[in-house]
Amino acid sequence: MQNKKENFSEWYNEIIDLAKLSDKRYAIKGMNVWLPYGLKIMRFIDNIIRENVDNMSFEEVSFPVLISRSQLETEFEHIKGFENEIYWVTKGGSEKLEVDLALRPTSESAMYTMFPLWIRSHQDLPFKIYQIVSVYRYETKHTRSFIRVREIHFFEAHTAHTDYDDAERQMLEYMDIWSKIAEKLCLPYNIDMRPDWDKFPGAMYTLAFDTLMPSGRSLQIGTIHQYGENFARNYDIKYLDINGNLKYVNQTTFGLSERLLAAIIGIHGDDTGLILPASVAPIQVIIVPIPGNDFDKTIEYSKNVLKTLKDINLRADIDLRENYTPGYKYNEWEMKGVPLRIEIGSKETGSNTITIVSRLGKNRIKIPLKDISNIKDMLIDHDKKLMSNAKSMLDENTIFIDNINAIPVDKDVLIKAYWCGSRECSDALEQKKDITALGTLYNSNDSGKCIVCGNNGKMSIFARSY
RNA sequence: GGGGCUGUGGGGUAGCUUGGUAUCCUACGGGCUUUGGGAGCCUGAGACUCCGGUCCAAAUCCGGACAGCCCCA
Repeated sequence: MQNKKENFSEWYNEIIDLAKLSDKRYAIKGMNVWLPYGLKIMRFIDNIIRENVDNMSFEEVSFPVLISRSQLETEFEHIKGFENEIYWVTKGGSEKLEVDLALRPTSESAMYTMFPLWIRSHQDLPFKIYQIVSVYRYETKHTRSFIRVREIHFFEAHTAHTDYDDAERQMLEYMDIWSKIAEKLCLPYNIDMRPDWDKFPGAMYTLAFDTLMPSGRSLQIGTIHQYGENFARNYDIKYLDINGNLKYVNQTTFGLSERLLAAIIGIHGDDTGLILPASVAPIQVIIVPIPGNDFDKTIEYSKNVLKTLKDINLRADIDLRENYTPGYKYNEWEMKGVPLRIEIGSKETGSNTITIVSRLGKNRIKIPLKDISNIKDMLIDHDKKLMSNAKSMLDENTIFIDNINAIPVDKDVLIKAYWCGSRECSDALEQKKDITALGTLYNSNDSGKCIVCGNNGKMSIFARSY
């Protein structure tokens, strides 16, 4: 297959095809078919998200996909931010609709027409819901599987609070939830305070979780937004406080998408295929029986191993296909990113052992059958290694510079530099090389002279991004 | 937002310049022999993105649409 280091783009396209994650031959630009294996991985990602927000008292809902034009017709900047990428439904059968209907590009305008009906008093707050649905955006730019698509597999959490401080607490909770999700997916990231001109339309501010693809380009894989009263004032979402006064709620949102899968593919994979974290691998352990003398015994032995693995709650499977050689199966399961493979032949059945091969490293180790439960720890180790490899990749490709001429020209990396926050200085960097301000680093109090104008600046991050 | 390249069986391709019979590899179906790192032989099925134009004749030339990819902002 393509070389990941030398040609990331082609490698990325090819691996999606070979591992059968998605089929982009569907006739509409930016709308691809989720294949069974890709969909399974995405479902595991979704469930990790669900588990973590459910733990923090969010409740799952599902809103209609259509939003009437009247819900969208307001002078509010949120609507203006999306108007050029909305798909409109204008006919029902052959009849022209009286009121056009939009496919949701995100669900604020759908949900917030219902919030006033549900939120009456401070006793209803905080109000915390989420949904995992498709949203639609008419992308005119170059689409890319899982990275920029027109039908987006979208997680969106929405909250409403009594006051700004409580909404701020929610932002912190989001960061905590996100850190747990990212840990599970073995994805390192920076938290960037987006510049004003790049925040979510209608938000007071936006914090983005940005990671780095091996191409050197950054990928936004999550965002959280502080809305303050901005949406409440436009959608008239009010409650009675403890003193009987009518007040606007303060709101926040948290968004994730199949870009999480894009990051897993891009960051962890190698030139033999996908490498999945055990947390999302549809098959964590694949057993390949090796034909030979007394194959019946090998099969029976293998099936017992499979049962043992399932009994300790591992996602295990056995490859019993005939007419495929073991070598073919090794390559196929490596392409699919299965963390561990067990090989069982007459050598193993004769010595009460199993041979284990890790997707990372690929060296064979033989362990006694009675130690089979060690595999659980091996899977934990697998994920730890993935995370530490990914962190190294991020660190190695992040460079601090204090001179605008120090921007590497031969390759793309994350650039850390002090920045005053002005559009002019950001544009100056963009002209120097095609990098834009992702924002100021949220976790840094570091300050110094802006790399462009020399005024006071904060530690910030710049990159070419997807 | 601007520019460029490409579209041929499921995937990868040859053919296109100079219009006439579509090549090879891989994957797929059937059969037999195999199987510790992508097995072999026999056999079978399968394609010129779409719409229009030029022409006796279009995969090939021209225009447009759709789709994919790359570069620049």
